[in-house]
Amino acid sequence: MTDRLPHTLRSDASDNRERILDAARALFATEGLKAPMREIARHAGVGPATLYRRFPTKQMLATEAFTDEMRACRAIVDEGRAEPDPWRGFCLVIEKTCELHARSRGFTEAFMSTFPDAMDFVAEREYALRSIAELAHRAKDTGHLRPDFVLDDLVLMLMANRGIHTTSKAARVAASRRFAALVIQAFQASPQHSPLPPVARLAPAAPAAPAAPAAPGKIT
Amino acid sequence: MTDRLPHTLRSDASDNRERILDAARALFATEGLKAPMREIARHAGVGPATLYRRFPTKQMLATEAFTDEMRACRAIVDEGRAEPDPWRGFCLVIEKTCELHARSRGFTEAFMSTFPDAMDFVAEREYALRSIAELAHRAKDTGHLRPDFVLDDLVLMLMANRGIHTTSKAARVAASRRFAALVIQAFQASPQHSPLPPVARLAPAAPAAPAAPAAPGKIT
DNA sequence: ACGCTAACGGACGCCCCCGTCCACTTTGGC
DNA sequence: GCCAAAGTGGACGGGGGCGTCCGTTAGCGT
Repeated sequence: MTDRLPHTLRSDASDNRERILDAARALFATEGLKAPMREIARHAGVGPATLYRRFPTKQMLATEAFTDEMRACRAIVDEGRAEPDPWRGFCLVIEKTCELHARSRGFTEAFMSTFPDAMDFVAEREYALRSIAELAHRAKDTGHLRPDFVLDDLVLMLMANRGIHTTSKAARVAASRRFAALVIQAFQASPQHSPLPPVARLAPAAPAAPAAPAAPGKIT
Repeated sequence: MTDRLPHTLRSDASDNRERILDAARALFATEGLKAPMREIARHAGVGPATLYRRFPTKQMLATEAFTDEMRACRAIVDEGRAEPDPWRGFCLVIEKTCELHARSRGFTEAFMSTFPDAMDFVAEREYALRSIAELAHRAKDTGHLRPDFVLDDLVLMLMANRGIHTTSKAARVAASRRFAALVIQAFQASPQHSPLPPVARLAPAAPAAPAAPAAPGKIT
């Protein structure tokens, strides 16, 4: 007797499913969550209907696509909490989180945005925030984290980090790294300067070079 | 003899022009530069054709609409340079600039975005950046600004500041204020803590309160 | 080898935004 | 008051994304 409930996907189906997820990850990372469903389907080499049957809504697709990042996020905070020195753990969390978010524009949007319906991210984010709150409390006790630090400061930092856009992903990661270092400088109670990561070349050059002629730069 | 060149607008025309600019300022501030032209026209109580004849492209509209902000921006850096204490001037520039950008989402986009064609913002931004570079140089000489500060750090800060979104404009300004204070903490060479501005209520509350039921929170 | 059925993708209708054209209305000099 | 020209707004065609339907293909159990 065959399984009446097709909980197991057909071979081509699961194959397509994987390619869809790969395409979604790639496009979400570069274009953000606003990447058109059609584009994802095209990039995966499937028709729109296939995409929509597998993932009826963009939320579901994003949830599945960002499972890895979600796991990495949880791993980061757990690792930070496990660190013997709370302040060191706190810094690690900030650095790694910034880098993680810098690597995928879409993940940041999904992580920050509050989806009341069915998105698992909310619970995950709350867990992360609560964990960091506890870590921050311990870090304050050691006197390394400034006493007036508030958990919202970390949310502020995440929101700020998402504003960092550059041309290439590498540049964005580098910029985020330096940003994280600056933020840590701002958060520590007894301020002793540690060297900052190198600056990445940002989009608008400082001197009056009239920018690259490549980008048409439409305003839309 | 009447003026053959209608360099002077008819009364109703200039009236509409003002209303269009007001509407554009309001919508650009809340919705950002992506606000539909139709919406601006509707909000101004005119037809689309009127809007398009007065401002053939969104760039021209934005340029005109943000003249005040642009002037304010220049005033801020000039004021900062005039300050006797360079570090104090530097801090003033950061604080005021963050607040200015927090007040209008659209202005930030226009200011940061690099429009090769016809946008006056580029020159204005370059002037501001060069001025701040000089100010930063002096602030370094006094020993208040950390020596490894780079002008790109300021661009980084501006990009980060634009990532701060909240529900209300007041909350955004407050959040930006605190952010600016943190950034200044990170930038100063001999770190002595000054009290931070109060935290504003950010969008996602720290405890597990399941958010306001108001926003449907669509992902698109 | 066969056939049942899950799975596929092209095609459709919908809506929103864009930029332009044109017939009607208003202004302001005489 | 008159009337030419400046000004106006509704309407139009184009383009793109969205979510769904349906005739066809191909996996897989027998």
